[in-house]
Amino acid sequence: MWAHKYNNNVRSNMSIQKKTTIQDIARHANVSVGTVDRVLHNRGSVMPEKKQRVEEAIKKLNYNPNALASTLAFKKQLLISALIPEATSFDGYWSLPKKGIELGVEKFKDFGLNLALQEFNLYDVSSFVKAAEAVLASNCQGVILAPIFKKESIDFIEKLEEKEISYVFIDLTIRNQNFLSYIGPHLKSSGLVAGKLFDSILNQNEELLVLNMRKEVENHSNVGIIEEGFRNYFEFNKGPKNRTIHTLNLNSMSKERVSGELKAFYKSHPNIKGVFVTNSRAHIAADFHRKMKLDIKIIGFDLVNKNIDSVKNGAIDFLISQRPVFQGTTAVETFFNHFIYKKNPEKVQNVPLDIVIKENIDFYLHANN
Amino acid sequence: MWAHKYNNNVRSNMSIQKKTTIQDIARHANVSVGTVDRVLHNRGSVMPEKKQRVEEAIKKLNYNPNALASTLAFKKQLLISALIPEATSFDGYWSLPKKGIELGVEKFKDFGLNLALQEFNLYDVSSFVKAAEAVLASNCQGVILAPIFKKESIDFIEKLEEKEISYVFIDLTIRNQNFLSYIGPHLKSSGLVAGKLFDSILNQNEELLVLNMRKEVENHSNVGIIEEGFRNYFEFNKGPKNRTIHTLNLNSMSKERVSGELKAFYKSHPNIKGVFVTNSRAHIAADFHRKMKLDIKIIGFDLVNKNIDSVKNGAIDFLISQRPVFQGTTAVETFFNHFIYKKNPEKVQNVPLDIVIKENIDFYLHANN
DNA sequence: ATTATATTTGTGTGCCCACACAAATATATA
DNA sequence: TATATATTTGTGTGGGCACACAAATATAAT
Repeated sequence: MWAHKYNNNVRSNMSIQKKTTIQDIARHANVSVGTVDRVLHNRGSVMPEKKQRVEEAIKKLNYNPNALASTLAFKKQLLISALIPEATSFDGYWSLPKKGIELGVEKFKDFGLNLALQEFNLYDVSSFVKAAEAVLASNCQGVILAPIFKKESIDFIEKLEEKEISYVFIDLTIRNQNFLSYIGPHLKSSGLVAGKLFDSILNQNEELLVLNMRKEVENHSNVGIIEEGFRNYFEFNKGPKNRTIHTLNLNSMSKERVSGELKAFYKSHPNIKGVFVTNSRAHIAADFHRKMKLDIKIIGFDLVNKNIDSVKNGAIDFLISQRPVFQGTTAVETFFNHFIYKKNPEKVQNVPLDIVIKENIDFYLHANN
Repeated sequence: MWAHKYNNNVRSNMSIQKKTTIQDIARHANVSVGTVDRVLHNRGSVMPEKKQRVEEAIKKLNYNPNALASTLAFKKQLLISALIPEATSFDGYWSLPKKGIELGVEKFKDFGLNLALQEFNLYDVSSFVKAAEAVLASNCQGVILAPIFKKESIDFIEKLEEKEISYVFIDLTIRNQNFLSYIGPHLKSSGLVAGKLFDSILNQNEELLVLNMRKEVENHSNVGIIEEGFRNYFEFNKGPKNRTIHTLNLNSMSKERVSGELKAFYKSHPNIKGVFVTNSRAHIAADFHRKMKLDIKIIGFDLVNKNIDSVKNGAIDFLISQRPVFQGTTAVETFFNHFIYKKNPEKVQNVPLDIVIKENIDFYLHANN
C-alpha cells in the first residue's frame, strides 16, 4: 500500500512527488498539527494512543521535515566564533581556512548563521589570550579553534566548557576529550606520504634532510609527529636501500640565516639529495637551491603563494596540501549540522593529503581546496 | 549613514544583524511590498521614480533575498535527469558520480529538486538511445549527461535544444557550444601528471608502455588526449634522459588475453619498467605483475575497488583520481545555482587531479571525492 | 464631463513549520 | 455537586517571499 502524491504543477510527471508535510501527518492520524508538532519534538504531553497514531503516520508517509520552513520558523540566530591566526605576509597559510570559514558562513547565512571572526598573531601569545577573552564575551554558541598555543588553549577550553559552549579544532589538535570534532590532517600520514615520495624519486645511496624551521614561541608538537611519520616510513620499508636521514632544526626563518646554515650543512653532507620541509616554508629552501643551482629535491607543505611560485618554477617538486579551505567550510558545516539538524559529527574528520605538482597545481588553486 | 538592526532574540550582540527583508525595502522606499517584488523580478510595470527609490533602498540596505523563504513560496518543483552509465561488476567507476549526484539531490531536496536517474549500458548503444528517449519524455528542466557515445549524444542534444532543456556534461565532453557547463578532468593534464610521475620515479634508460584496453564500441577520443598529454610531457621535458615510449592497444579486457599480450610484449621489450594504463583497468595489469613478480611500476586511473586493492597491496604505485563523487555533486549544484539563484556557471569546471598512493588512499576513500 | 481602457499599486493568501496561547477535557479536592 | 487544578488538544500568528487579484489612479476615447 503506497501513499504517493503527484505534483500537479508540472504536468503529471511520475518522478516528482511532493514531500509529505505535518499537515498530511495530522490528517492521516486524525489529530491537529499541534499534536504532530508535539510528537516530533517531544514537547508537551500527548495521549499514548494518539502519539502512536502520529508515529505510524510519520513512518507510513515517510515524513521528513522541510529544513527550509523549519529554520524559517525557528527564529533563533546562531553565532559561531572563529579563533584563528591572522595571515601574515611571510606566512599566508591562514588566509585559506579563513576563506573556507567565510564561504561556509555565506552558504548558511539564510539559515541564521552568523560569524564572529577573532584573529590573533601567530607569534604573540598575548594576542591569543585577548582574542579568546573577546570570544568568551560574545556569547556565541560554537567556537572554531586553532589551538596554536597549547597551554593557553587549554585554559580557554576550560572556560568554554563552564559556559557549555561547544568547540571544534581546526588544522591541529590537542589531546582532549570534549571537543565536538577535529577537522584537519592525519599528521603521521603526512610524514608517511613525504617519505614514500622521496623513496620513489631518489636513488639508492642518496641521503635526506628533515628541515624544521620555526620561531621559539610556536607549538611544535605537530612537527614532531610529522617527522616521526617520515622516519617511520623508512623503518617499515627498509628494503635494499638503507637511507640516512638527517635533521636540521633552525630557530629562524630569515632567508640569510637559512641559506647560511644550509650551505654549511650541504658542504659537510654532500650526499643529500632531498629536503623535507616540515611546514609551509619550503619556499625559503627552494629559493636558495635555485640561486645556487643545486639539484636537491624538496617536498613541503601547503599552497601558500611563495610555495606555489616555487612549484611552478620547478624549485619545489612536491607539495602536500591538507585542504585548508575545505577545513574551514567543514568546520562551519559541522556546527550547522550539529545545531540545525542535531546531527553529531564524527570526532575526527581527517582531510585528504593532496599531492601537488607543477602539472596539477592549477586545478587545486581554482577549486576551493 | 548605516542602517543596522540588531536582533533581540540573542542578548544584544553586535555581531548578529538581521538580514534586511522586502518589508524593510518597502518601508524605506515608501511603497508596498508588491512593488518591491515587481522591481526585484521585473514583473509588471512600476513608475520610474518608485522603481528608482526601490533600487536605491536595495543597495543602501544591502538587500539579499532569503533563499529559504523564496523557494518555500516558489512552489515550482525542479526535475533534473541524469543520463549516465550504470556501474558494472568489472567497471564500478560510475557508481561514484552516481553517488555524488544522489548526495547533491539529497542536499537540495528541500528546495524542490528532484532527480530522474536514467542509466544505460556502457557497451550497448541502443540502451543509451532508449534512456535518452525516456529523458525526453520526462519533461525535466535539466540534464546531466555523460556523452559516452558521441554520435548518439549529439543527436540527443539537438532534441534537448529544440525543447530548450539545458544540460551539463559530466566526466567527459564533446566539442559543442551550447552546454551549460562541463564538469570533469582536464584530460591532457591527466597525461602530463602521469608523465611527470613516471619521469620522477624511473631511472635513466628505463622504458615506458602506454596500455590502452578497451572494447570496440567505446568512444576512445578521450584516451587519445590522455596519451597525447603523456607523450607531450616527455617531449617538452626531454632533458638528459630520452625515454622510449611504446603503445599497446588491446581490444579486450579479459585477464587471460591481457596477460598473454603483456607477457609477449615484455619479452621483446625487456627494458620496460613502467606501464601507464589510460583507464580504470590498471588492476588487470597489476594482478599480472604481482603473479609474475615483475618489478614494473604502474600508474592508472580511478579509485574503483580493484584498483584500491592493488594500491594497498603495492601492485599499483600511483592512481590518478578525478573526484568522481565531487563531479556528481557539482553537476547538481550547478543546476541548483542556475535555476534557483539564476547564477550562470563557468563553462568549464575542471576537477583536481588527485594523486593517490598507499599512504594517503584511506583519506580519499572516506571523504566524498 | 462621462464612460471605457490601460497602467500602476496595495492587499491577501499560501508555502511549511515552531511556538504561544486558548480551549477543551480529564482528574483531584473540598 | 461544585470548584480548583492538571493534562491534553486545537487554533492562530509569524517568519520572508511569490503570486493572484482587487483597488486605485492615470490616460484615452466618446
